[in-house]
Amino acid sequence: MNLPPLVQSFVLHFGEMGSRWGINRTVGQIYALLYVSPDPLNAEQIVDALGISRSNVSMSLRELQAWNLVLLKHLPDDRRDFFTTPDDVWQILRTLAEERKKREVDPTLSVLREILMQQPASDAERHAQARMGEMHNLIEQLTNWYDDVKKLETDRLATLLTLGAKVTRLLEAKDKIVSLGRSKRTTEKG
Amino acid sequence: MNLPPLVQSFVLHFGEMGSRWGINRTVGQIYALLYVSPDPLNAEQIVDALGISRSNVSMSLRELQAWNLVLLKHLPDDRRDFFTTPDDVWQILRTLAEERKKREVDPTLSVLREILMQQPASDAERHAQARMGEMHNLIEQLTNWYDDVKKLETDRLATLLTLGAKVTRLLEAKDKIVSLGRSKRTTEKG
DNA sequence: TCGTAATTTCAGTAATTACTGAAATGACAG
DNA sequence: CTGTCATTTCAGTAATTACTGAAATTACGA
Repeated sequence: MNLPPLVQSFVLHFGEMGSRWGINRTVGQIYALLYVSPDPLNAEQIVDALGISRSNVSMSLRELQAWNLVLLKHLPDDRRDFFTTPDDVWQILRTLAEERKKREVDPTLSVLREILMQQPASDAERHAQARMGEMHNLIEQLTNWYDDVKKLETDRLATLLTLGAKVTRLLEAKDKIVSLGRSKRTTEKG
Repeated sequence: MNLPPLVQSFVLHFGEMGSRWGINRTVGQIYALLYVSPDPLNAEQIVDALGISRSNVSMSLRELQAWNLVLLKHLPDDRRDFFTTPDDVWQILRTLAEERKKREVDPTLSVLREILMQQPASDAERHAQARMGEMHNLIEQLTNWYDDVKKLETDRLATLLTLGAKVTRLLEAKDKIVSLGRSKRTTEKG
């Protein structure tokens, strides 16, 4: 590996993190490298930087493209492919969320739905279905929220994050006032 | 594998999903099995249900315990260990989030901080640091939000989800009114 | 203190996943 | 077309990860 020390730490860390996800070490490293590079890199440059085979780079880039995490660029008068990552980190986050949803959440939801359609043949199956129902509802609620939020542009999303739980605190206060009013009225009636 | 068909589909799906995370197939299957079982199971029952070795069950349960995803129970007059998952799916989600943060986010943040402390030795390193800074800020913002939200009890959290992006729509409206008021006043002055 | 049942450990092996080099394919200028 | 450079494919191999059975450890009742 042939990189400035500061970049190397980052690349190595991402490699390790990669294997902690489903993604493998090399894919993580290439992504990290592209992320911090000032300009798009071609396959040969990646080979040199990371000390891995040309074919490994090819396969890993294909994987990153499948994840929509990488952009293919062409320079004038150069037939080689160059790769970068999007500049906006929020956009990267969105892409990541979208892809993980597609690969992990959606299939799970559809398996759950299919199972929930079936007729239970025993108490054990009945109980299992009830539990799967709970999981199904949770996931559905989360994805509804996600679908709602994902449309927001970066600055709105940032605002929403900054608010965080403050929103519910506000609602709590409102609830108190409402229920106070209600109990007062009830008292007046009774 | 020796399970009601409906449970088996679920268990198999979780096994596959497990490998798509960092978690392995068996761990995923055991978790799924415990999740849908009406009562706590002991190791032998898991062996019988999934058709895997006793030692594999032991190791996988240890992994699930390390993730805090599984509860150890003891029945009176029985020295065997029995295992379940928590009943509340929201609590499960919280645990999952907490553990993933601990294993994936926190180490990344600390690597980023460490690198950002160092003196760049070139333009390339300077640029890399800037990019890492962006990533650092994004993650920090997300974890601040998370720390804020994770304290909420289940029903409050559900409320927050239900609101979703409606909150920002509200804020947009407020922004418009404020800026309208401001431009009106400006016009009056000019 | 023994004996028994439950659990864990771990070395060896099986299974899976990652990676390489060589060959094939594609893309394009002349 | 032909030659050259770039990329992809893929069979073989390396590396890693998962799993097992046997032995060791633990826990506890008699």
